Amino acid sequence: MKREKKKMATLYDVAKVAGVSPKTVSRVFNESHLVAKETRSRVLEVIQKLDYHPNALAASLKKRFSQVVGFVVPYGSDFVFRDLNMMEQLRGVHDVLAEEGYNVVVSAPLSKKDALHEAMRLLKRRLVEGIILYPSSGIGGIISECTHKGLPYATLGVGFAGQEHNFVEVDMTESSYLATKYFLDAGHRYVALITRPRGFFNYPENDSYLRGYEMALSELGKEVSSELVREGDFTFDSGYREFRYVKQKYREVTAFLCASDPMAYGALRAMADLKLQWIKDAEIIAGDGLPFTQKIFPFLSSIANPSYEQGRQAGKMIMALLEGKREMPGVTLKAEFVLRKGYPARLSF
Amino acid sequence: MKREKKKMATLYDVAKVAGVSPKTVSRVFNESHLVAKETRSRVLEVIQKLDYHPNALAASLKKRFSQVVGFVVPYGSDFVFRDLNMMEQLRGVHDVLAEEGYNVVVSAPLSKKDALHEAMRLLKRRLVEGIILYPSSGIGGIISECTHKGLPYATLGVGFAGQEHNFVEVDMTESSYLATKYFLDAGHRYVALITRPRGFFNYPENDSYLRGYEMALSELGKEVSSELVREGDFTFDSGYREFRYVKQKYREVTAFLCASDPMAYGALRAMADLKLQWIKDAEIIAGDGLPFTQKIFPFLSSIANPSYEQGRQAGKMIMALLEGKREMPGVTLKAEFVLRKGYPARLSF
DNA sequence: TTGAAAGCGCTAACAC
DNA sequence: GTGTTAGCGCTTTCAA
Repeated sequence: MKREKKKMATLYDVAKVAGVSPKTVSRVFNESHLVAKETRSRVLEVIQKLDYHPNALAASLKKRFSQVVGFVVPYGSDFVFRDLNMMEQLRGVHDVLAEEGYNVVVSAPLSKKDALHEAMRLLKRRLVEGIILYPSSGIGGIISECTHKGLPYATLGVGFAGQEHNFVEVDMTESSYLATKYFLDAGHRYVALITRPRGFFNYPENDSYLRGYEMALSELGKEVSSELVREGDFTFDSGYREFRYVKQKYREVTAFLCASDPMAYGALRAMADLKLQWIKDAEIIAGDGLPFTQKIFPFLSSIANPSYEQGRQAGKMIMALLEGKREMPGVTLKAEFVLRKGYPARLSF
Repeated sequence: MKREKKKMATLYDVAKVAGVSPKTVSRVFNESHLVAKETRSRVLEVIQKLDYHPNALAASLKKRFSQVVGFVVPYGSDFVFRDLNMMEQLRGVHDVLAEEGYNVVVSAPLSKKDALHEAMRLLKRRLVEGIILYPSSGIGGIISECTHKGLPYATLGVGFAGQEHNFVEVDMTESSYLATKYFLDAGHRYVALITRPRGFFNYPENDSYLRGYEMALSELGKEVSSELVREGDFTFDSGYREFRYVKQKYREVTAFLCASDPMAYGALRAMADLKLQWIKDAEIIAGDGLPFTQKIFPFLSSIANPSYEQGRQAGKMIMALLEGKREMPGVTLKAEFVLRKGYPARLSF
């Protein structure tokens, strides 16, 4: 703060030079239509000449409203910025808000515990007007505090059992069902599911990957074995670990439904390490269908996660809340099962 | 803005209840050591009771300093948020700034032309105190304006020919040299380079991939063929396109150095489509060495780009500038050539 | 160690 | 259509 600044022109400077009142200058920026054409063009000229730009801080202070929204994610930044799925969500949020002149502050707390404090810090210190949250354990506390105090928030997923508003979730039930059914129809006798951690959103019952998986199995009178429902954490390494565990213990399991792309690639890597053969020994379906992974080998069928759209919807939701709505009905998007048969050309070694 | 807010406690509320002056409360937050212990603890109690949080907007307005930094990237958000390399940079910036209590506003203009305006808008409207810029065409204008007006900025790379300060760049010369030399030593007679667009930073001469490549070739008395130096744009598709062009025209070219990971995967994909065989028909070195791509097959040797560290350095640089330094000497990091021989286990089809 | 007064740059409310 | 006044919530003098 020791940096000395060139004084920038203020409203008053412009007003003085243009020979009008400060309020008139303010109007030129905010309610241009209430100003006479001539006056306006004269003011605009001076604005140009003095290189005047309104001070957003001062305006926000007075208006008691800043056009800034926070995007707060839990876990360390290494988790977030490396997760293309989250980045797609952020991109959706960013695009919608940018279109309306809002700005986005991105914050990934340094430690997981800080996530909650961080969100409230941003809000209460008025650094942001509302927040978009990625659900994680402890989010229930934030949500109830926000609700209680009337602070605008929206969650990218259902934050806790019983949350009825302000969420944008993606339902994988149907696509997960179709994926499992595809496996079974293709002749696989056992299908494993590598899904998210059970307590992930503090909401164990709401795993739609699991729900669709169970539906497909029970439809065919098959039992759901707890040994074949594995908990990963969306990362490559957890996919590797869980695939290996299942495949080494149960050779006969030949189909793996993974709840994220990185987990699918971890499973593929485990396959290679175990010297297994693609399709014959194991077939894998990926859980995100991200733009990049859709392009590389092997071409995986996937449960395509509409994360960009999810972000956009969350952006729209927070804006509606900022503009006066007390609460918004939850939105549920559907993931789509994308079958990629044939694994067209592939690299030979 | 129609949303009515619960009034939050202000400094005055706290002062009144605690029976001290507003300034004393302010001191408790900012210069705690100048307040008598008893006074402080009494004030802290009231702060707790009233759930008081200082209004950052008001403080910034008065202090003429906000702890917010902008991260501005050119091109659409689809380019940025999907580029893991840029995300690593952002992550580095975020981490350093978060550690010091700064916040980061991320902005990817909706259209490429807006990038420059966007950066200046954030700065001049005092939404951010300084900006970190990703170089792109037109950046020269921003930089000279910032320099002229004393606005703090740092660039992730050299912004234009002659920029002597405030940049954090990565030099690939040595690693690119080593990569090319590896190819030649391994018996490849012709090496192609798929590099960034020539005018990318408005700075055609400063392509360090190219420089290293040329060094290795000329050391062995080989000529640099303009047909084998291709311009990509870092994307998968451009890698695909340029590989295909070269390989179809010049069968004898069997080594490809790509300036980004996505381009390398695009090239791999082209290999598959052309039914070529890995190593025998073509070997590829990737240009980023991102955490994710390092894990998938085939294991590619790479020119490992220290993008996270680059982001951290840029974060430190902008903070130094905010704290009073007029300009900072440019920083040059070195990429490292990582040889991944043997391509250990791999997936069989 | 503490306090009073002034004002950061803007806009809301109300005049005219 | 335009101007005046007051004040958003804080911190910076400067004084006590």
